Amino acid sequence: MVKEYHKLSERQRNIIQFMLNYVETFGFPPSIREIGEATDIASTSVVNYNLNKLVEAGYLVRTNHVSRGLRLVEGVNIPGQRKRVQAQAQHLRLPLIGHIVASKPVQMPEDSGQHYDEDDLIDVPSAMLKGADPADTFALIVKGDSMIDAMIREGDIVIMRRQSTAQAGDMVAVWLTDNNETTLKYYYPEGERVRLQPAHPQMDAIYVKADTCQIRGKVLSVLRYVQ
Amino acid sequence: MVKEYHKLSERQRNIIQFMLNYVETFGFPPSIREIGEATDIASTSVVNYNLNKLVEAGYLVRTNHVSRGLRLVEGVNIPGQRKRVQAQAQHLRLPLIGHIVASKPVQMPEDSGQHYDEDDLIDVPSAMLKGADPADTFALIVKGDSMIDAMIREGDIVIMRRQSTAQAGDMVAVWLTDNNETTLKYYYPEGERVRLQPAHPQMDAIYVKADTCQIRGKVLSVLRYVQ
DNA sequence: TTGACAAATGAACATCTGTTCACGTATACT
DNA sequence: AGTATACGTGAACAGATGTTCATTTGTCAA
Repeated sequence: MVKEYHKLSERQRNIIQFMLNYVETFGFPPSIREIGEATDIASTSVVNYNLNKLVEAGYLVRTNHVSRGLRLVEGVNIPGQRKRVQAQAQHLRLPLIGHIVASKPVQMPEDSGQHYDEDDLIDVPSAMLKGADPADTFALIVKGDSMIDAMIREGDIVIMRRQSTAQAGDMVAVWLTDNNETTLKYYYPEGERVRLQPAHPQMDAIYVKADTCQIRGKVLSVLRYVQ
Repeated sequence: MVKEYHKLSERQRNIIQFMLNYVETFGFPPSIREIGEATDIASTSVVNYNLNKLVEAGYLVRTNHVSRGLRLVEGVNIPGQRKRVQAQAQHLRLPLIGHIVASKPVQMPEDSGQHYDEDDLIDVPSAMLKGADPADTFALIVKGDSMIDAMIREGDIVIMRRQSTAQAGDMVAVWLTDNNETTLKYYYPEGERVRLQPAHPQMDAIYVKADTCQIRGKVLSVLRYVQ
C-alpha cells in the first residue's frame, strides 16, 4: 500500500520532485550525490536512507549496486504529476522464465537477468514487487497441482525474487535434496532443522534438516487468471 | 540530418533495440558494458565507438563522463519501437470497494461512473480483466478463511465483474439465500438445481436449488501479496 | 602491392557511484 | 534518568563505469 504523499518528510518530497525534473531533463535518473546536492543533503548515506524510505512508501524502485538504478513508480499520486499518472500507470516487465514444477529445482535466470525477449515478459503492477529489486525478480507459471497446499493452482503465476537465504516467515521456493522436490512453503529455521509450513491453514508443517533444504527464491506475490 | 535506420551497421541496430528493451524494463539506460554483453561486443571501446556513431547518426544523445548518460532521441523512426508501444500493456485502476466475507452478500458499486477515493483504487494490468468492461469491474479483499476451498486466502484481492447470470464453468460469487452465505465456486447449472464446484480439486461439489442461488458477479482474476 | 580508412581488440586508468559503518542529534515514551 | 527510534553526519571502501590508447584486422580503391 502506498503511503500518502503528504506524510512523506520534506526531504523525501524534495527528492521526488527533483527526480521528476531530472529524469525529464536528462532522460536518466540522478546519482545519489546529485540528489544530495540538489536537495541540500550533506551525506550520501542520508540520501540513501531516504531513498530506501521512498521504496518502502511505494514511490520508488531501486536496482542494487547499479549506478543511477532508480525509477519513480508512476501511478502514484504525486502533486503536479496527476496528468501523467492518469495517462499511464506504472508497471514493470518481468521475465517469465518458465514453469515451476514439483519434480525439478526452480530454474533461475542465468545472471542478473538479461531477459529481453518480447514473448518472455509479463506486465505486473510495481506494487507486486513490494520494493524488491526488479533485476532480481522474475515470474514462473505453476505446472501441476502439487503446490495446492501452498494455496496455489496450476496456471497461477508466481512472482519471485531470487535469493538463497530467507528470514523466518518468508514464503520461499525450496529444493528438497532428499525428496528431489520443489515446494513452496513458509520458512521457519529452528536450529539444525527447518520447519516448512504450508499456506493452507489446515495442513501440517514438515521438518527437514537444514542442509537438505536449498532456498531458491522468495515468493513475493501470486497472479491468477481464473478459467 | 538523421541517417536512415537501415544504413546503420547491424551492431548499431542491435544496440538501439537493446536500449529500447532495457529502458522499458528497468527505467534507466544500460551501461556500456551491459550493452557489450547483450550485443556480443567484446570491448567497451567498441561499444563506445558505436555509441558515438549513433550520436552522429542522430539516434542518441550522450552526457559525457556520466554513468548511463545515454538517451535515445525521441521522434526518430525506429522499426519495432512503434509496435512495442502499442503492444505495451495498459494498466487500469479499479475501485477497491471493500471486503468479501462469507456471512454477507457481495456489496456492489451502485452504478458505474462514480467517484472513488484515491486510496480505494488498485492498479492492475489490463490483462487481468480479460476483456471485461472496466466500468463493470471492481476489486474486493477477501476477509476470513472461508474461501479456502476456492483456493483463495484471507487478504487475497479478487477482481470481479458485476453480473447476475453466468455460463457453465464460470467462477462466480453467489449468495446462497438458504445458508445466508457468500461463496466463490465454479458454476454448473443442471436443470432445477445448480452444481457449485470448489476450485480445490479434492473437495466435493455442493448442489443447491437454482432459486436459492443468486449470482452476484464473475471472478476474473486473483491477486495475492504474499506475507 | 600499397595506402588509407573504418572497425575492432584488449588493457589500463581515473573517476563516479552505491554501500557501509561508527558516531552524533533530536524527540518521545517509560 | 534511561531507552528506543528516527534521522542525520562524515568518512572510507569496493566495485562500477566512461575514457583513452597502442595495436590489429578487414575492406576497398589506386
